[in-house]
Amino acid sequence: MANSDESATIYQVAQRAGVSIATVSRALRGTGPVAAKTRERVLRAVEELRFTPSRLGVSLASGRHAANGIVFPDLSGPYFAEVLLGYEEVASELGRSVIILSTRGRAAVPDLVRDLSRRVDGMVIFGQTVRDDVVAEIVDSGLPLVMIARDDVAGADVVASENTVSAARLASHLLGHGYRRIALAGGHDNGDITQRWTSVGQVLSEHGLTPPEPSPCEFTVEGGHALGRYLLSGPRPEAIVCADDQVALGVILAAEELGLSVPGDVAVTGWDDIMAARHARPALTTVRQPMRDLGARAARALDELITGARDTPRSQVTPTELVIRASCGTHPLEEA
Amino acid sequence: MANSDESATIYQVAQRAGVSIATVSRALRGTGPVAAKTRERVLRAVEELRFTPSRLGVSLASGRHAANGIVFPDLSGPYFAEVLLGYEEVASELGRSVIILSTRGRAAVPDLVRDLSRRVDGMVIFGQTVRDDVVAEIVDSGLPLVMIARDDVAGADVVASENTVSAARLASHLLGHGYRRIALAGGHDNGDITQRWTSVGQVLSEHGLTPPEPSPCEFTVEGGHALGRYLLSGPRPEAIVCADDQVALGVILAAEELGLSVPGDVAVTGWDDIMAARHARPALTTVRQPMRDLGARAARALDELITGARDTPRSQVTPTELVIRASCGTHPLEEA
DNA sequence: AGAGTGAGTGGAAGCGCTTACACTCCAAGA
DNA sequence: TCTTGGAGTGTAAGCGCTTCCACTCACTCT
Repeated sequence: MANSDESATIYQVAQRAGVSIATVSRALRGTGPVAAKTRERVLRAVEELRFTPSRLGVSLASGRHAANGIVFPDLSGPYFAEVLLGYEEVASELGRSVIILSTRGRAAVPDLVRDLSRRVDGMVIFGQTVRDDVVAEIVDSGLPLVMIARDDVAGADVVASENTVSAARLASHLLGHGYRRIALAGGHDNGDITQRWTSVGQVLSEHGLTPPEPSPCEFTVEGGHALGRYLLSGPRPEAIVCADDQVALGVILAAEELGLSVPGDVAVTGWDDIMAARHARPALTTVRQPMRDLGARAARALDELITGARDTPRSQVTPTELVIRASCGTHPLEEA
Repeated sequence: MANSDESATIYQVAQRAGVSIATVSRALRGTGPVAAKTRERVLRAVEELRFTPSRLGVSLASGRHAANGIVFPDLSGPYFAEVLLGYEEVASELGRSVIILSTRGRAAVPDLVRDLSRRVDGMVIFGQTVRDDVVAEIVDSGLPLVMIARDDVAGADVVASENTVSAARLASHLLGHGYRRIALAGGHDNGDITQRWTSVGQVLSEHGLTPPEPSPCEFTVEGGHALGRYLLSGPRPEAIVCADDQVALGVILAAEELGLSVPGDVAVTGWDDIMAARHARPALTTVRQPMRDLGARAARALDELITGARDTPRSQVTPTELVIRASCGTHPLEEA
């Protein structure tokens, strides 16, 4: 393989084919007429020189990056990975590369986001990863933007999965078990989690119970573990509703360490239905969220915004499903 | 916020500050001398116009993308997500964006990889995701390349985690339990997995046993589940060594369905030590792989190649650790 | 006082493409 | 035979930067 180290440019192709660069461009992109013979000469030259158009040249001239960004808080844990998976798949189908940015533990997030915004045609941001003023700045700059799992933002699309109904179902189910002292593991986030807590609180209120204050913790197994030890050491709740599955797994671990049985001594529920939920001991009652679908929808919504197929922001909510397993108790009473 | 929709260019800044674009560039990048007063005027203009340099302009002129690529087979499952996490973190520290490409289910992988190669300063490829000739093409083009978990490739760095020693330890441990009929779940991949099988086979041979032929399956919970049902229906092995934790979880699921106890009726081991391994029922004996570290190392190695700090390929292997949990049996005999 | 120095600045040439526009033919229509 | 018109092509103007080079001025050294 003849490797001139520096890859060929359109000028070299043009020279070799004995035509102008305009003709090369037209032949390659199919814009404008090119005689069959000429095209053939061009293609031969392209092949001989192993020419691939410089992405930068193309982008600068055409004004588009053919790339999308996605900003998430953290890639650890299955939730974000699954969303990303769905996102990348669709983006790739649409001919767009995906540039990722994780904000976890990063100091200069606004700058990183700004930087990202300069290299994409549009971006997706998970709720609560980027300050509101920075989000507003992005919207204001005219860059197509889709938010995932966040309250509506003026000027941006929102893709979220259903929280209120499923949270209410979950709460009702636990009440059906006869549990009354219910604790919430995981603090407010002004997004998904908050919606769930509000909904759970409402159901409890309707049943004459005082909605509990959620206990903050990191949304990881470790966070759940620490909080679990705390919650299970004081006056013990009958059920602990966790912000997500990882927290729930941590709580179960804590219960085990304290010699408590789940669900015998305390019921535990999660949210997301990650792989480990099914394999946990006991298997985790949780709410299944269509994670990949969320990412796929975000990618499509963004594409519409970028291509201009749509120019008014839209908010879409995908349904979720309550998955009853062993961790909330073995013999649930029938509920309304 | 005054939003002219199209963001400002360096020309507008220059005009507003009453200087040339060269001076603006120098003032902003700190290359070359600029009078304090001039700098101030430039910075004021930058602020007023909310100027951010166009990434494309910068890249085209400077000849660098300030972006890295990473190609993986699939983002589902914790392994790749964790590696990606470590990779992105370091890349971001080094001022490089990360462009991802998942090959799973994609038809035109070579084209996608080529396309990716035109938008980055260097890339990382997981072993066995891209055809050898395409890898060779990348190397030949002079693009810095780091392979993860793959046999050495001429001209590319390799970052891998230790397989042989840990696999031997694992095999010895199982023999110490007294198991003799050992099955291998997961087919060859000419990479990591193959190394493990070879090593296990060798240990078995040394003990006078015939190395078993590995049974192919998808490296997912479902794949393990299907294979598990098959393996456990015939003449039952005493232990099933799985290619990774997900496969092992599937096998355990299959055992459960068939009314078999793990490890009572059959021992099961995994590899990776993903989160679910610890929470599985029974907890999974496995080999911990430093997944994030793998990604971080790849990012650093790639950076060295890109900056030219190093120009000869290097191969590094990170250590792994055997993690004994319940799934291989409760009272292991002491081993050598 | 004249030469030398270096800080500070602008002009302009790229980087590798896309594309508007102008131009040349040549065949078909009047 | 003289328009037309469109197919086929080239010229050149960007796209938004970086950076080489040349140039202008104070100054400092002999």
